[in-house]
Amino acid sequence: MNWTDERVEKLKKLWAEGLSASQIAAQLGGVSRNAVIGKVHRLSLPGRAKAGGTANAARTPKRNTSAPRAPNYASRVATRTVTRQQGATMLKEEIEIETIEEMEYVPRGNVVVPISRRLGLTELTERTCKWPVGDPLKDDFHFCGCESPDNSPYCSYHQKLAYQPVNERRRAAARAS
DNA sequence: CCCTGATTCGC
DNA sequence: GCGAATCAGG
Repeated sequence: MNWTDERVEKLKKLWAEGLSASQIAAQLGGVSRNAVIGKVHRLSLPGRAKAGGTANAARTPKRNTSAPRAPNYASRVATRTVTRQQGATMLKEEIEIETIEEMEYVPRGNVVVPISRRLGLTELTERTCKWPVGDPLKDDFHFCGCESPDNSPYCSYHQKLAYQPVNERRRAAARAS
């Protein structure tokens, strides 16, 4: 791939937005993160203040996704800030654990539904769940992105859905073969 | 181990 | 000029 004017501009733009080199490389396509970094240097673009994970432009406004939880008898009110990092995407979620009385329901099969990380196609890695979410034709389409064990393409939750008919309610499935 | 950017140096 | 290899760090 050449560094066409378009690609260089995109590079500048994304770099200015604070995206990591690997993410920029992913979006540009056809180049490695090293290539991006090298190019950044050659362009004499302002580098990041300090190397390392100190380069994040707050990608998460305030999306509080309430995922169904297993019955919890602890009726305390606690606020826990969970931060986890994958790629350059820093997930900072403030999870409020309140008295769960109305949430007596449990997902079918007693399975914890993962919180979608809303990853784009380019952000997927070898160990992120590649379960598609939404309409691929719409722009809000994304992937689960949760952590998937080993080399599995899906996380533990979607792994189970992969081969199970939605109609398992009446156990009409799991009969063939 | 995952990731980050920085630098070097053969091409 | 390019970018893989390498380094240094979180």
